[in-house]
Amino acid sequence: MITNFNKSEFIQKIQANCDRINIKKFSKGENVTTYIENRNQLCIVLKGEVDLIRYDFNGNKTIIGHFTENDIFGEVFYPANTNNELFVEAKKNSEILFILYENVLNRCKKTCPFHDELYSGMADMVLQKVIELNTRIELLTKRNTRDKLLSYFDILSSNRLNKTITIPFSYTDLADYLSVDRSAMTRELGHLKEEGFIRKVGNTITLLY
Amino acid sequence: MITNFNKSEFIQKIQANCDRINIKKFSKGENVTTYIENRNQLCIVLKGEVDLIRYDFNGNKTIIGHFTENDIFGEVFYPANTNNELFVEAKKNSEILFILYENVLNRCKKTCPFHDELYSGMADMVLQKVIELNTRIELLTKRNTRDKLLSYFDILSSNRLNKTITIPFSYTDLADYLSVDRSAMTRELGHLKEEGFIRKVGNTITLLY
DNA sequence: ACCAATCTGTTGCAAATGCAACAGAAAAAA
DNA sequence: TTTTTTCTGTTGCATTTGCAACAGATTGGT
Repeated sequence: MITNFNKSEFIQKIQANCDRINIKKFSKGENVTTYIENRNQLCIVLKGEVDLIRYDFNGNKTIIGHFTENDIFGEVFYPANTNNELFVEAKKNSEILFILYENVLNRCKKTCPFHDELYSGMADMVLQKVIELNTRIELLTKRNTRDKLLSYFDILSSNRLNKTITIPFSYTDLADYLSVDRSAMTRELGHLKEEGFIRKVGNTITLLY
Repeated sequence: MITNFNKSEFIQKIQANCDRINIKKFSKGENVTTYIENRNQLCIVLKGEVDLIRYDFNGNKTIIGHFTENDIFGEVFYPANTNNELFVEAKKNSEILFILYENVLNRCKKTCPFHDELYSGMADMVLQKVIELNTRIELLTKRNTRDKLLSYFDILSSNRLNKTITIPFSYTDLADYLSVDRSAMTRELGHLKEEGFIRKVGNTITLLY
């Protein structure tokens, strides 16, 4: 990040200082989308995990985004005219903070002392989101399943500063996230193992290179 | 967009009101990257077209982004640790505006009357960038070449409100943009033509559905 | 503890894609 | 204008991927 912005600290401050927010709880498997009244809402995951999902006309599922604690998402980030319906599904029991984008743009009370901080913190979060999205684009532009897997492992590994990583998905979902066929992906994981690139135990992968 | 934000108007205002900006001209084919002194710079295309390009270790080229008039780009938007080198190349004679992200965050003079507008305009531009990136992600998550082409055409078509579109790329570059093999893409374009989905004359495509 | 649902690994086969190579068209440079 | 370079369309072939189906493992619910 550009600034030494502390996301989780900022999110706590919002909860303490802003009275325009709304917090809702969702059970595992619940569809979050139906509770989003307004496109112009920013949503922040306080606890749990949610996936942003698209089903195309063939019934293919794609995990457009996977959000965990302190991640931000929302329809604000998507073109209004999209012909695909997007769903947000809680993968675990989750707690989501909602705030209208208008409330970030416009000061609620003339005197609200927190507003400047809210505004610039949100700007930082959106910039961080841009970086995430570009990372995802780098992943998706990889030409084949092998390169997607290796890039994905690299990203996780460099985030956690560890050659051994735990995949935060089921393999079924990982395939949907990388936008490849699950069986083909399993096959490719097998090849990577045989060729000595990785060690694989359950959903724990160790990079051997 | 959320607000009725006018991007080109805003960009003109920056040029008229902010003295912290820097404008440079680039000739077709020139590498813009080498002129970017600072990662923390926002770059806006005033005139012309530039591509953001990655070459992987196999020499495969990917067009990560294609930017035209009023588009914003910059290394600020990319993770600092990326092991791929990114290049920005002018595809036409171009004019680029540079502004340090610090100058957006921090008021230059205590009294600068333009600063609030600069800040909120930039926030709008970054939000718009998020939408663009999500659109691109939707494209890249399509499972096969046909769906990528059709989605790409759809996006162009709905942007221009016209069933007939002109591709702003050479076909070679379009393949790099969609992250597919060029010859396979040409083949697929042929099928789409045969099957009556599109009409194709040069780089003009008409959607027939 | 049981049953149901989901996930995982696997395989054969069909289809799609990538790769390499080439010739003519088009565009850029000289 | 001529020459050189890049772009486009095409094809054969090897490889990768997707699809369908299945059995065993794992997980979740009751």
